[in-house]
Amino acid sequence: MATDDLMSRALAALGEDGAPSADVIHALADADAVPGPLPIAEAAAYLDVSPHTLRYYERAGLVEVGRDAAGYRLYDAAALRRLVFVTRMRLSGMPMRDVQHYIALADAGKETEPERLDLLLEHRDTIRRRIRELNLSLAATEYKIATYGGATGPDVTDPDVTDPDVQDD
Amino acid sequence: MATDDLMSRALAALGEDGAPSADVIHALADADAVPGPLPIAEAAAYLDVSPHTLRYYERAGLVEVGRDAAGYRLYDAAALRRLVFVTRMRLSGMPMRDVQHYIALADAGKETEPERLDLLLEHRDTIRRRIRELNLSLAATEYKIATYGGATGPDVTDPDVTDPDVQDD
DNA sequence: CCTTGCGTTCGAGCGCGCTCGAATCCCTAA
DNA sequence: TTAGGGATTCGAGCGCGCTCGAACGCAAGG
Repeated sequence: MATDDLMSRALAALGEDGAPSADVIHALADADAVPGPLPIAEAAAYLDVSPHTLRYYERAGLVEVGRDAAGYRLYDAAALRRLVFVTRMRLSGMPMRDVQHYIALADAGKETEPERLDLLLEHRDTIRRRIRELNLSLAATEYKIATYGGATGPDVTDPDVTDPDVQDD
Repeated sequence: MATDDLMSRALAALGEDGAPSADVIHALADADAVPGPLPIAEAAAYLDVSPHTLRYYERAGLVEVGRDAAGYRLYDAAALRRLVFVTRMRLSGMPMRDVQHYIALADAGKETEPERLDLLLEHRDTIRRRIRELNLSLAATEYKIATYGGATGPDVTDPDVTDPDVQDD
């Protein structure tokens, strides 16, 4: 997805260790300084997705977009704010239907706030679980790398054992 | 045994966040103490995938599986070890084609070890990048949660602002 | 013998999230 | 005036990773 680039740029502003600074968080979360009405190409560039994807999101009911006299889409600040939120949620792995659900709640009015908060809390837990899973995968992969090189392998001194998982011959 | 080291490092990487999912624990299943020849249902249970998936992996060239007199699949220790590796790589997000590539290299012989190691190193970097991405998404999500509840929100004291990303009305 | 239940092969189908193509329309610059 | 580039709608197609269904085979129990 094109949004990988977005994340890469965000990560570039990040330290080595992966602990996000307050600035970066705020930049990711800040929805105030959004540009004025943009045509689709510029909105797509701003959001780092394709125009196709923007139309798709609109068809999916995630955002309403106004038109100019010629029928061309014009993304105003509200639409852009919403799409910032949508792309961020998508980027963090929230499925389309959950984003749709959230948006439907938001459109339904203020009284759905508690339910929306629940969705966010669930999503947060999902992200945390995924991070833990990836940490396990990382540990397993690093272990395997260590046993390969042998240089920093923990206790791999048996020359016969080259790859216990995937035998060569 | 080597696996103790794997587990301790995996657990160390886990930190505060609590119990890992059963899936992931299974992904770390010991590759040394693999059971004897198993029919497909038991192999599937052992690996925590469906028999369908095991047949699919075989069709995809990821593993060769022997048969009994009746033509039924029998997963021996070598096949199971390989499938433990395969499922672990899949679980950690490695695409099928990369797993296929790795397996093809392993089948090609010992001289492909450096290239396999490269693949693992790339994969490790991919996992690390994904963890960083998820940490960013987590931070953004927690920020949004905080601004929702208002309890621990950093500088959100304006009562008019309920959701800057997704307006209610 | 017949049912039950698990196995086999093969190809088709699905859910997801885009991504693309065709036909048409609008605006601008030469 | 005409060519171009980019916009529109609509539905279809794609890449991934399974997942399933049809039609059939084998083995054991009642």
